[in-house]
Amino acid sequence: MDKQEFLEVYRHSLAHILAKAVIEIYGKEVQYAIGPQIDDGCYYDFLIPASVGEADFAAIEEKMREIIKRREPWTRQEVSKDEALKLFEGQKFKTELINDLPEGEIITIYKTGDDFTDLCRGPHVENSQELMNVAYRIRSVSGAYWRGDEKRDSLQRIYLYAFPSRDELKAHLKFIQEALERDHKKIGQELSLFMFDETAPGMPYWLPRGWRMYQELLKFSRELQEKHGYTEIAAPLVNNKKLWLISGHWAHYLNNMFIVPGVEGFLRADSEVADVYPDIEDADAAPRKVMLGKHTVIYNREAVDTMAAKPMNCPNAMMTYKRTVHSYKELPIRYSEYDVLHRKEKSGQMNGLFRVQEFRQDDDHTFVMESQIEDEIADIIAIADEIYATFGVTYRAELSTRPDDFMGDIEVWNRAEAALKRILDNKYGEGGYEVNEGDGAFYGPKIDLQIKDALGREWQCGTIQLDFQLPHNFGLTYQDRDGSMQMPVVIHRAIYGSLERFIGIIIENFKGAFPFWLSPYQVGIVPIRTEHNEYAARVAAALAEAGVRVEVDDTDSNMKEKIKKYKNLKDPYILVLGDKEAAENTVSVNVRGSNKQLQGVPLDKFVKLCEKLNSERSLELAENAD
RNA sequence: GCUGGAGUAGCGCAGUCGGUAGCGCAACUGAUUCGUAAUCAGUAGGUCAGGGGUUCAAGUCCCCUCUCCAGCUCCA
Repeated sequence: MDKQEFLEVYRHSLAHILAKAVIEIYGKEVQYAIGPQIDDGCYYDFLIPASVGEADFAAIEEKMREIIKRREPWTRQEVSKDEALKLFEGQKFKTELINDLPEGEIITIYKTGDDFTDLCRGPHVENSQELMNVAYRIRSVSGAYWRGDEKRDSLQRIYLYAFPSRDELKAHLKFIQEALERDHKKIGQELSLFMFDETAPGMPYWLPRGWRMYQELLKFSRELQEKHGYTEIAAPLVNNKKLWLISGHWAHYLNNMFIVPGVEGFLRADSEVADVYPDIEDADAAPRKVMLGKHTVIYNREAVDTMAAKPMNCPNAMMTYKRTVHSYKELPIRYSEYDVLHRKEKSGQMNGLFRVQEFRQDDDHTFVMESQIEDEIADIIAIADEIYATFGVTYRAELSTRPDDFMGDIEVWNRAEAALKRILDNKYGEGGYEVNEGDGAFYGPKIDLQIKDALGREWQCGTIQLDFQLPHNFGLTYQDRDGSMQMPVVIHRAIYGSLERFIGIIIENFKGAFPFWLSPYQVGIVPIRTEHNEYAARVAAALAEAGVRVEVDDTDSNMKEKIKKYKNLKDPYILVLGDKEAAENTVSVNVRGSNKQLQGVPLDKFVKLCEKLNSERSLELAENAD
C-alpha cells in the first residue's frame, strides 16, 4: 500500500470512528449522513439534536480514543438493497443514499465492533488497533447542507485533521498557523493598505499605501499590453437596462446587479398596489395587493429610465466595436479596460479582498476572425507567463469544453476547441493541462489559469474565454476580403482576474514583504537627529527624482523608534543618515529581511540600484550596491 | 441566503453575580538630541455596532437590524 492509499484508508476509517463517537455521546437519534476524507483529514455530516461547539471537542476526541482502544474488528459485508434499507431503518440520509443506488448493485457495509454499521465502499482498516498511532484533532464544526442543497437539511459538519504521525499533524498545524499570519486582512490593516466600512460592504477603501501598489499593478499591465497591441478604453459605469436586455444580463444576472432607479422609476403610491410578491425567492408565492401609506415612494425596476451599475465590461466593449464598420484588415481589435465593476453578493459571501462587491479587472475584449483565434490566444498566454513570473508564482492551465446547453454552431465549437487544444499541447505538452469536459460557458470554451502561491495554495486568476454569443446579440460584423459581412469572435480575457483579489493573494504570498517595485514605499529615511533633516531631504529628493517612492521621518523622535516604524511597515530599504553620511554624501542601508547593514554607500550608487530594481521589476532585494 | 462565532478608544484586547468604562500600543504636551527593532513623565480620547425591551439600575439579560469572521452554497 503506498502512502496515498494508506492516508485514504485510515482517514476514511477515522470518519467512521468519529461517527461512532458522536452517536455514543449524543444518542441513537443522531442522523449520520456522509463522511469523506479530504486533503488534511476528513469530516462527517450529522443531524444532532444538540449544537456541537468547541467546548465539546475534547469529549469527542476522548471518546474516539476510547473507541480505538477497544481494538474492535472491522467486518465487511455485502447486502441486498432490502437488507440495507432494513439495517438503516430510521436513518433518513442513509435510506436516501441506498434508494439512489442502481437496482441490483451490490451494497457494502462496514461494521466497527458489533454496534456500529456504516454504508461504505471501503476499504478500511481490519481492526481499530491499526489506528492507534495516527494523530488526529477536531478542526472545527460548521454548517453544511445535505447534498449541498440549501433547501434541504442543514447539518453539522465536524472536521478532523488526520495524519499518520504526531509530527505530521504538528507540521500541518504549523502550516495553518503560517497561513493565518499571512492573512491579507490582518496585513492590510498593519500596513495601512486598505480598509472597509459597514456603509459600503464589500467595497474596499484603498489607502495611500495600498493605492500605490494598485497603481503599480495597473502600470505593469498597461506597459505590457501596450507592447502587445492593446488599446485601452473607458466606458460608462452605469447603463440603462436596454443595454442589459441586449447583453442578456437583465435576464441572467439581475440578482447580482446594483439597480439605479431613474426619476421615472419612482412612483408615489397613495393607494393600493397590486402584484406585490411577499417573497422574492419563492416563485410559487401568490402576489398580493398591498395598501401603501400616502406618499410612500416605491420604485419600478422596469421603468424606461432604470439603470444598473455594470457587473462586467463586455456590453460596453461591444458597443465600442459597433460604433463604426470594420474591415477584416483591422482585426484583431483589442479593447482593454480597468473600469470599476459592481456585483451584488448575497450576504455572507464576502471575504476581505478575495470576494468583494466592487472591483476592477484587467479586462480585455479582443475581436478576431476565427482564423486568428490560435495566434491571439498564444499571445495572451505569453502575457500571462510574463505577469505571473514577475510575481514569482507558477500556474496551471485548465481547458473547459462544450457544455450540453451550448449555443451556436457545433462546427465552430469543434474548430475553436481544436485550436485551444493545439495551443495548450504546444505550450504545456499533451496532458500538461487539465481538461474539464462540458464545463465551458454556454457561449464558448475557455481556458482558466490557476496560480500557486508560496504556501502551495491554488487560486483561479486568469481566464481566457471565447464568445460566440455576444457578437450575435449585438449584431457585430466585419467586412471580409470577398465583401461579405461576417461575425467576429470575441475573446474575453483577464490575467490578474480582479485586481482586488490578486492583491489579496500577493499580500499573502509575500506576507506583506513586497518586491521593491511593488512596495508602497520603497525607501524609508531615518535622520539620526533633526540636524540631519536637511541632508535627509536632499537624499529623498534625489531618489524621488529617479522615480523612487520614498518617505522621511523628520520628527524629533529617536532613531530607534523611526527604524522600528519602517521595519514594521516592511519598507525594502531603510536609510540611516547622520554626520558621517552627510559629510561623505553616502547612505547607510538596512536591507529588509537581513540584519546586514551596508555602510557608506555612495548616494548616486544607491539611486542607480533602486532604478535598476524598478526597471527590472526584480523579485529580490540586492544585498549589496554593486 | 444557511449554520456557528464576534463587534468595547485609531489599533490589539480585558471587563466576574446587572451596580460610576479599563490595559497596552498609537496620539497630544513637556523633558531627552540619541549610530541601527520600543527614552522618561504627564494629558486627552467612549452613543460599549444601531434600534427596541426587561429592570431602581444594562457593555453585561431578551428581541430586531447591520457589519465582520469560520464554514456551506455561489463566484473573479
